[in-house]
Amino acid sequence: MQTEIIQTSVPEVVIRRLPQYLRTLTYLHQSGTEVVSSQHLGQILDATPAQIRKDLSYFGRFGKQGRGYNIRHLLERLRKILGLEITWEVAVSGIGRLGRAIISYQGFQPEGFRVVCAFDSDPDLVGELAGGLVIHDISQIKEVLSNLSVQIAIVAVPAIGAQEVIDQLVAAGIRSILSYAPFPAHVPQGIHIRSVDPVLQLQSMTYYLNV
Amino acid sequence: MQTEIIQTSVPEVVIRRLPQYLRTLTYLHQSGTEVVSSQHLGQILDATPAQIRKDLSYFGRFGKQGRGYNIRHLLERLRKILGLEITWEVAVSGIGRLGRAIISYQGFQPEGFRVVCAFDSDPDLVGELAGGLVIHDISQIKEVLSNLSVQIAIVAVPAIGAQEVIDQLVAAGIRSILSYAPFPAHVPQGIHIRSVDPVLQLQSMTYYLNV
DNA sequence: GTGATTTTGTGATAAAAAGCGCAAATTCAA
DNA sequence: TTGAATTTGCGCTTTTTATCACAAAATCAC
Repeated sequence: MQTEIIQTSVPEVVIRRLPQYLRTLTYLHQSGTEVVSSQHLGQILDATPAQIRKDLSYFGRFGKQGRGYNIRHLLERLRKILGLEITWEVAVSGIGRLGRAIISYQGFQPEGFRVVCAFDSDPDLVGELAGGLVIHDISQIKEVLSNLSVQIAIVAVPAIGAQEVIDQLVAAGIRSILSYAPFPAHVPQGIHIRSVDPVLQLQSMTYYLNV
Repeated sequence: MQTEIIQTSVPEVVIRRLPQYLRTLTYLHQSGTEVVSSQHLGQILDATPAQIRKDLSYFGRFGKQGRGYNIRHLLERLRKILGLEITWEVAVSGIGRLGRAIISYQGFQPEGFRVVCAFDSDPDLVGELAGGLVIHDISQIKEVLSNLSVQIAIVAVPAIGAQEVIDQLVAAGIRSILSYAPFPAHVPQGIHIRSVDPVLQLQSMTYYLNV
């Protein structure tokens, strides 16, 4: 009989919750709290204490019985786990209204992301400035990125051209994509993509208003 | 022995997928396709055919064996199920950079949502115009909404004041909230809330870049 | 018309995720 | 110091979600 190889990777749902824990812990830390229990964290995040404990236990034993979690220590560990000890450089593709808003948004920097280059396919925009960045032609992406260490891209182009842009990004070495385009993109195995889609969110709530 | 009352409501995960089906069907319809199989739909949406069939089967038998789903018909049914036969009126609270972008965004209207009023707490903004709408004081929300049939609100205020704004919205009769504020909001039982949070999305992807 | 092919809808099964409950460790109050 | 109260980590159970697999219906090729 062959030895069974158990490849226990951490479930993706768990990974998706970690940034929420990180944010709440950051807030607690800023407000001077030093220790927090899974119970308290659960109240803030509307989750059961058991879920929080189990999620964290995938990565180690960070708590202390009868006390809870040391916030400073847990913050450190979570940042390390999530790869947020460094600042990630990000490319933005699609420099329309939305793309410009993303470049100018001040909320990415403090959370570990810095927009360092901009792309568009409109020849009228190429060469112009947007939020202090020169807009490059999307067809030049490979050349432009080859000098940089950018692994993350934000896509803010209309649905119609989005798949092509995503293909170009992936071909240029991008490994994670945040898409604002309202369509279901395809990426090769191993490339990660998430989308920001307020319309879908709204449309899933009207179901409950419907009664 | 008491008869067991089985309250089989449709799982929320299913409801959240319906708008994606709707969008893809709309796209197929526009490109002239009349019929689609669960297999084909699954390829586009990166889902298994079985999942799509089971999801739809919660609401009826819309398909035809050997053929698939009539797109026009299924679109009609899904719009009805999701409550998207009417246009929903929406309030936007927080008229900063983001709030203005939301008011001006042309992507809500065609999907069933129209922004009809704007609120802020900054006295300097109250009375001004934003995207053609007069900005009202958030403290006046109850009075302003009492003349309208607004059940949905979009929150675009900073995290710090967001919970208070949400409480006011709920008190004024809002039943569904789309929050852009980066913090975990609390709402009473029966009120629905979803959030748009690009930072959390990015932070959950860096985990996979980390290796 | 006939046999091969396609595709649905669904009961049954499997897989994944959430939650329970408790021993063990720690803290706290007096 | 002692006993009550907290709180973790985790094995086990329950619940939820996803997938399989197949009869039945419809279509298609010729």
